[in-house]
Amino acid sequence: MAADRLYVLLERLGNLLRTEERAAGLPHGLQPVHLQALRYLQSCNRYSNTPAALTEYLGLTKGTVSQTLLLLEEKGLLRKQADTEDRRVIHLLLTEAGRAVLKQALPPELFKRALSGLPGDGAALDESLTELLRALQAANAQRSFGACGTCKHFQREGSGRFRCGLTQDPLSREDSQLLCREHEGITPGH
Amino acid sequence: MAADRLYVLLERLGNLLRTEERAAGLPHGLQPVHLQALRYLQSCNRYSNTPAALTEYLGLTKGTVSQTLLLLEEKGLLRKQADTEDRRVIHLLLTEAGRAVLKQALPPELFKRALSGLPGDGAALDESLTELLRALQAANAQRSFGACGTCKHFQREGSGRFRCGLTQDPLSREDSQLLCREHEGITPGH
DNA sequence: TCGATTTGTTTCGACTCGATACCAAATGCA
DNA sequence: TGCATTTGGTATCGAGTCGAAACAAATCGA
Repeated sequence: MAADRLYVLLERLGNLLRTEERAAGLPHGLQPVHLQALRYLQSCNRYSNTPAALTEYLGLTKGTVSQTLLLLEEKGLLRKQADTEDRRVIHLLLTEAGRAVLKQALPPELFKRALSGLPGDGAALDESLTELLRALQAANAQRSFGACGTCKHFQREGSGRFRCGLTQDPLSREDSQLLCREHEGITPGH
Repeated sequence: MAADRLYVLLERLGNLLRTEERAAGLPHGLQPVHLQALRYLQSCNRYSNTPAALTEYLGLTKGTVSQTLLLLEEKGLLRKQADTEDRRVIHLLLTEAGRAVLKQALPPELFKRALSGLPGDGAALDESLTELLRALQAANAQRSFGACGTCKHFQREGSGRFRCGLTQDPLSREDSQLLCREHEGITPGH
């Protein structure tokens, strides 16, 4: 059956990437999950840089993520900032050192080269995988963590000016490209 | 850049599958890596069901794999059989219980359903991922672990009769579909 | 025959991860 | 307002993964 083949393929690719991530993080004393956390924090928006959001993104328990963050903070790769509105909430901000580690470590050079051999630079692959991920997340009742600009709450207000229909906050063009934990895809045919 | 997007996609899919595997293995007290080992042993040929081959397949160290096998043996999911030729070598054979666990656990139902939403049942996806995996394995100097029948040592000898050009062993039609650690893809254009 | 290589095991320590309990702040509800 | 519930985050514990290193045994090769 095709499902079996695809499952094994994705699993093996996942393992390979993990192995490479392990190697990439080793010189900094970081595990794969640490690099993933850093990368998420680099590309998420200001509503989504909290331990709770990261927990959902990684699909781990909050206790586990709390430990991860402790380590990253000790290494000086991120700092915590209390929220001014909700005093339970903490925002996670990458330091310069954190950004530097990411820049150096990801994505691995090998991966880029392997990709260049694919037809169309992997555009079709991108599309299929995106769809597959979307379906799996929906089946698991998981959030999609898509880019702000592709959300159903995203509103255009003229040239280069946007707004989030959920929070009513104005959004810049840069904002619109960041990942959001409240992201909901636009349901086609509606 | 497209490489970044694809990298993140594959990583997230990998994480999702791991999470599902974790859940699937939980009732049996198995970790993701245990299920992966069982699945490999189910689909590899008689040259490749050894600890060393499994170690290469999983990309772990032999010490780690040895621990994994100890656990699987204790649970009665596989048994070890000494090789008659080389007394250092041990063959790993799934028990009925091992096969039963696999049948029940993989691939997850959710995955199959998500897949059914893809155009062409994911045939194009399959092709792209296969190529990507091949490129990555080549870049990492890793073995491909492809199906025997797609190997450059595979020889046809008439209707339903085959032979391995490396070992000179005769091969059945079933053999030709199993994964082999000596597998080498046919280089196109030669 | 003797060293080098290969196959597999054992042991150790660092680390992940889930489970559980816990605390504080916010929210819902009467 | 008052109190239970929910939410966000932390701390602690134990099971288990994983790599590194040391080790034993069989095989290979000069």
